[in-house]
Amino acid sequence: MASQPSSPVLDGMDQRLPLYARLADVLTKRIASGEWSPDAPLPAETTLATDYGVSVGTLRKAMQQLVDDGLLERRQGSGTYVRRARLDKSLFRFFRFASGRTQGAVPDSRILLRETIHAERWPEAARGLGGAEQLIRIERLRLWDNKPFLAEEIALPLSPFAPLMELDITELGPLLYPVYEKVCGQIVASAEEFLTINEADAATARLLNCRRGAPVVSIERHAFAHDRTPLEWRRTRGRGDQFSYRVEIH
Amino acid sequence: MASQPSSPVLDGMDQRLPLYARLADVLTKRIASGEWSPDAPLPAETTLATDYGVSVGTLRKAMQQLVDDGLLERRQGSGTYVRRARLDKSLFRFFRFASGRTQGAVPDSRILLRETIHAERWPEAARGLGGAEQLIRIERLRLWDNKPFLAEEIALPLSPFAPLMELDITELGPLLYPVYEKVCGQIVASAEEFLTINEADAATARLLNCRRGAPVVSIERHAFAHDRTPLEWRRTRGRGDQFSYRVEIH
DNA sequence: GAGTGGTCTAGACCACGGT
DNA sequence: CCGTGGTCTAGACCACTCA
Repeated sequence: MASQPSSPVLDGMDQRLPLYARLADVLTKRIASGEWSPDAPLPAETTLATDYGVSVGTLRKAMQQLVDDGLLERRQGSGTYVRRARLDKSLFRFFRFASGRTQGAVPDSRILLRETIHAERWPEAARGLGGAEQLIRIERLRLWDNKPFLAEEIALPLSPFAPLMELDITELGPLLYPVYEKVCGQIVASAEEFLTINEADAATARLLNCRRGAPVVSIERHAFAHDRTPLEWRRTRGRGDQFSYRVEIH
Repeated sequence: MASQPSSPVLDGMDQRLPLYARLADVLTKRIASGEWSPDAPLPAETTLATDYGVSVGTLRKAMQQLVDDGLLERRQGSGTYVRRARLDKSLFRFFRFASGRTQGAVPDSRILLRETIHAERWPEAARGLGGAEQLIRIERLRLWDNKPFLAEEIALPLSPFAPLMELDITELGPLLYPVYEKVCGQIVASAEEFLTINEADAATARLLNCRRGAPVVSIERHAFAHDRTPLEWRRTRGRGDQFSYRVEIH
């Protein structure tokens, strides 16, 4: 029937888009659906190419786009894998630490608070989470060499994250995203961060061990699942004198 | 004689690198040499491909890499062009402005100082410029709605930039890089920026119209020619309460 | 309409990873 | 050793720009 060899899925899409772009969209949706685990390879290039009735070259172009978008990882000789995000390390981009070695180390974490709260009582976070009614609120302090250097407030929608409230508090280590995945089945795939600069209020000054009015960097992060559902809202505050960021421009 | 169809230039390079990577290196050097102006297209794909004895596909892969690196721009139907950097706009990534419309507008600029100075008297800048002996020092204030919002110190090596000292000061408009190109023949191709946060000292507070000790962002920029020769050192200071930056993470 | 880059195909061969 | 992704080729056709 079809005059083209490509699959009905691709023919049904906007024909003005190139084949590889339509293919990339389809694959993005399949990845977002969780069909493939990060621990097992996707079907081989040649398999997928014949499945969709396109040449290997076209399939490769679609996949390369997903690699550039950070969705996939290709390992020669092994296969193509869904990429696990590494967002817990991202704060290292913004801060430097007095004691030399930053190598792979993760700051300690001390949980100060864990409670459920009505959205109305925390509208700022609720807005970022797309109107959940019940939130989990976590406050924690991150330490380096036993000195506090980052203060965090974290908001999660209660509905998929309720199991976190049952957990022993010691099980909430410094890296939360693997816990979200294991305990709640929620995978953080991407995030946006907004940086601003404020002056420390009394509470922040006490937490970060600086004077009131000292410069403080505030990083507001909105984290999303593969399908762009908001999963977590987070505000991290750090001392301005420990802030350092480098950009390359072309 | 040669057993391969590819050109001697490529065969003479490290054979462990893929052809397209060697080709990309060669093209990078030709671009850096200034052989092609941003105003005229490079030779066509097919021409370059036969010149180097590679297939069009391989040439395209090399060129795509240079596009990703920000060195080239491709325009369908027209040609491939050396890209002109747009670094003068980069400050807009970091600051927001009270008055709405940021569209394409450029802040005004008021030159406060222009002098030549010995490197020893400004070691910080001299270090960034790779040991020039004589520097040009420019201080200027950038204004938005007639209100000062950024204070800049700019250092240039005297040797290629001497013509700037002869220029009428009104010819140093808000955008310096086009002036560098026209008057001194120097093209800024890339830059690194380092952000830190300080508290305003008396002089900065006066310039930026804020109180002493208020948070101030300092952006130190090192700008380079295509061949990575340091061309300009620049420090821009702005009020912390006008700072705003957004990052996406994958 | 001539010339440019963009898409798509088909197939050969190579380099690497695991068994 | 087999299967994976990586490189490279050759050529057809399309979409766009510009004189």
